[in-house]
Amino acid sequence: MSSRAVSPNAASPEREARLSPSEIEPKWQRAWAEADCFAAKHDPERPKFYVLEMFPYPSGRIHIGHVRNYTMGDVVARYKRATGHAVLHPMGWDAFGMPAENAAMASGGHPRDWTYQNIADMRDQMKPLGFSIDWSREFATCDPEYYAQQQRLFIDMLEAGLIYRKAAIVNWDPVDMTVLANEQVIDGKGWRSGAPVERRELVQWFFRISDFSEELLDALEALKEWPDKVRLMQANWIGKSRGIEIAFQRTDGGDPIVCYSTRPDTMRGATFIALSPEHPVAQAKAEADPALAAFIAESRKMDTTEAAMEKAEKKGLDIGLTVRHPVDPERELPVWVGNFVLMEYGTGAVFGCPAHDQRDLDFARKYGLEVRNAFHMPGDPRDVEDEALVPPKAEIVSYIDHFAGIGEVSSQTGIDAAIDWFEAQGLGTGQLKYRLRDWGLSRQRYWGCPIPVVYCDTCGVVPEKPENLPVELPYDQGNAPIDFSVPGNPLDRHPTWRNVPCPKCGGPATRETDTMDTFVDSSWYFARFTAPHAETPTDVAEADYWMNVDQYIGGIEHAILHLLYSRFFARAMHLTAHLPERCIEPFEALFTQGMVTHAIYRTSDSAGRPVYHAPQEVEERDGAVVVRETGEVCTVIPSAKMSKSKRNTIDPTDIVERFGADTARWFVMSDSPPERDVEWTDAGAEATFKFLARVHRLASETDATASGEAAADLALARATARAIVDVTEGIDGFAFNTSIAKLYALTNAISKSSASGTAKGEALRTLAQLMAPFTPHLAEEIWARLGGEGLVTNAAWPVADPSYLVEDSVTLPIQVNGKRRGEMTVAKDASKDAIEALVMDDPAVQRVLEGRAPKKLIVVPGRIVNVVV
RNA sequence: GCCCGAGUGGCGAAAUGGUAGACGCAGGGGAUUCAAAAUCCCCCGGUAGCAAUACCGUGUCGGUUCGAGUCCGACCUCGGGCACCA
Repeated sequence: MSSRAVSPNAASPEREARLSPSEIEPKWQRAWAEADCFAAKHDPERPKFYVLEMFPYPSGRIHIGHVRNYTMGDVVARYKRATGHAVLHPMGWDAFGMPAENAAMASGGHPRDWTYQNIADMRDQMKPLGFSIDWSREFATCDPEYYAQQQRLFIDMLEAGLIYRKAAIVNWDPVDMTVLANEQVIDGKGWRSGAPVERRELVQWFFRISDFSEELLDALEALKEWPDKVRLMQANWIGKSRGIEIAFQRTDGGDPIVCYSTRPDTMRGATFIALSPEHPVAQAKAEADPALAAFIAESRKMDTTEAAMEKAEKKGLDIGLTVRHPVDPERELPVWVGNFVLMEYGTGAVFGCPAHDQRDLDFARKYGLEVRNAFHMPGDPRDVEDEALVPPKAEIVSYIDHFAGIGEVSSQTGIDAAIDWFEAQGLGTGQLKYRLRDWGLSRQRYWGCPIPVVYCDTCGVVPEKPENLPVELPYDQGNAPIDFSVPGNPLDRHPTWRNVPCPKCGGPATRETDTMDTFVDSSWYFARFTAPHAETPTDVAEADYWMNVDQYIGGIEHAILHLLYSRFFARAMHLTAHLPERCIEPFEALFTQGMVTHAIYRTSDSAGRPVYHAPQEVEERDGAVVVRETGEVCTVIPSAKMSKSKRNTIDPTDIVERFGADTARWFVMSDSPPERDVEWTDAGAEATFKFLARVHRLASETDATASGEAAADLALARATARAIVDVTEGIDGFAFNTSIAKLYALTNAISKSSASGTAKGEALRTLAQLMAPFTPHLAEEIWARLGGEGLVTNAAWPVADPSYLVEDSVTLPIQVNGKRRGEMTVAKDASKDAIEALVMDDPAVQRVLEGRAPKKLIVVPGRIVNVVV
């Protein structure tokens, strides 16, 4: 809500003392540009620091969430520069992708024009915020110079065997008309379109990321400066499980059926085998069995959407085969096909153990299959009825005449013993399986990096020649701009673009018309920033100096996709000699920041549909929020994610115009810890502006010639030293909110102090330095007014004088039985005995003791005293 | 279903096992002003009390400890991730 507006930029009689962001911010931004403060300079003499925020998609407008994200990076970048580091802090644009094509389809323009216009607009919005970015390294992933290098990487990886082509059942987004990676399917729906995903068989290009499953999992352990949460999410996504492949002999003498199981300890309970409809044995049987063929066809049809699959009924059909139970060969188990068995995981065949798996139990009850316990709970010999018995793996269970000679043990022990036993008997092979699949990179879209291969009838699949790169996207189709008015891939429809000579034999050939998943673009941009104009994907020497990213900052929503792909890509780039080995984990430290939220104001129309109101359309009356025009009372939903449709977005440009960049930067960093969401409130922004104006006034009004008390000078010097330590600790630990609290405290200390003008000036210069990472423009202004040398941006970070950090005396709380009852001030090096004597003299203690001796006296020097009675 | 994480004033939050609520917002009172804005000063977890002070208080219940927001166990609520994965 915009209550009474503060008008910081209005002219006023006391102009000199007033803070006017619209004057000082552009002034200092020019000064930084003239001094070239932010160019990243390769300097072997200095430690380097690479700070990177996840680059934005050029949607058209920057968002207050971007401001928070980039301010965090900027605080780190400015702080590291001040502590003597050579800093790389670049910015670029993740510029390929669907929205540009959608916009083109909607408005008739071209995705390229739309994208570059958005980039220009967003850059214009971003620059007034005063981020210390090296703009000379800027690029967009849709620049042909960038994607030419990406195509080169593709060809090198193809030749290194890291990329291959196969027909696969893929996730098909019917709205975007393209394929999605598993990672891009959320709840059975496309991550961007939200449409239910269908399953189709297409020939696609894949990265062999699954070959790196173990490596990507193992290496997580060493990423000490990543949030545990992200490491755990990646570990779960990779999904390692230990199990065993066991061969079941067919009674008809055919090749054995191999099942994968993580629970071989339940083998006694196996009563049937279930095959995937796509399993070769089922397929072979179906040739002579029309009922089975019909069932398989039906299962595939039913499997059209992932969403439907989740709810689908478990169906099966006996295919008329039996196998011998591997441990008890007398028993013959029927073989079924089951629509719930996945061909892609394990061997596409499982043994059903109804007693210890709810899904198998449901299936067995439905089709009248046997249920047989492999174990009971100790002292409870009841057999399974309606509910499968699946105790936690650590819990002790009682195995029934177990083949591996196991009695009452935990099921984890049972599993391990069973795997060993099957291996020893030669009945099975221990296996490690991973959930992670290969990464399909083909997209049937125009606005992406073309896959640089050509299909030749004579030579087959041929990579494009390096000198022909980039394979550039066509801008025109014949004489007309390329056509986006119909869905599907315009590259497919282009009359000439796809027809090229074969790079090998020169004969007629056609180009691949699929383009790359945009996640490929963002999987190596961080490496490109180290040498953005190199003629090769990277300049290995530059990469070796600047990599790895020392601090990466971005949203938790990229915990799996982008971060896992990038980790794979860094390994692939090492294997193709584009990165040194020490760069295979490209992000040393990761920070996942929270969102900026804002209240939503909602009313309803006559039909009961929600109507949303922008913050400037509502006001507070008598404790309720009402629509200004109509007086209707709004429902207020606090702290909601910003969304255009809910009309609760905050435009950083408006904020910069009203309050200035420093206010926006300070506000988004104050109050909430950076990993948590912060709610934007106008009242908070106004309060921030008032505070900054107060600091400015304090600096303007300080009289350098004023005399003061020596004791006050000393106290102020101590407060300043303390602030240096605390603010620095906060920045180092990503606790910007506590750094800001300490800056408020120092400001209060200066303003209340009766110290001399010289001492206050000294304290204010230090305050300016400490504030500079957060509010760089104001910091420069104060620094200049108070005679600081050069730019505060180039000044070395202040160091606290250790003598000021040591106090002469300490105040100790006195507890009686753990409750605070008083305090005492003692010399900082007072002995335990001296403290004990003083405690006994304390009136509060004497009152409680009433002349008795305490049971116990606990003295923690410098900390606390506790009297136990 | 499985795996994580979080619960502290009216609000955002702080707190190496050692004075719970720093700092900020909102609120209340006062100064200044013809009046307001801006600014400055004071108060601000609850209950009782003029006060000194006492008791209660970090989701709930228990435990460890001289001492627990912090450590351990169980539970409740909210948030996130994964899920026909055999």
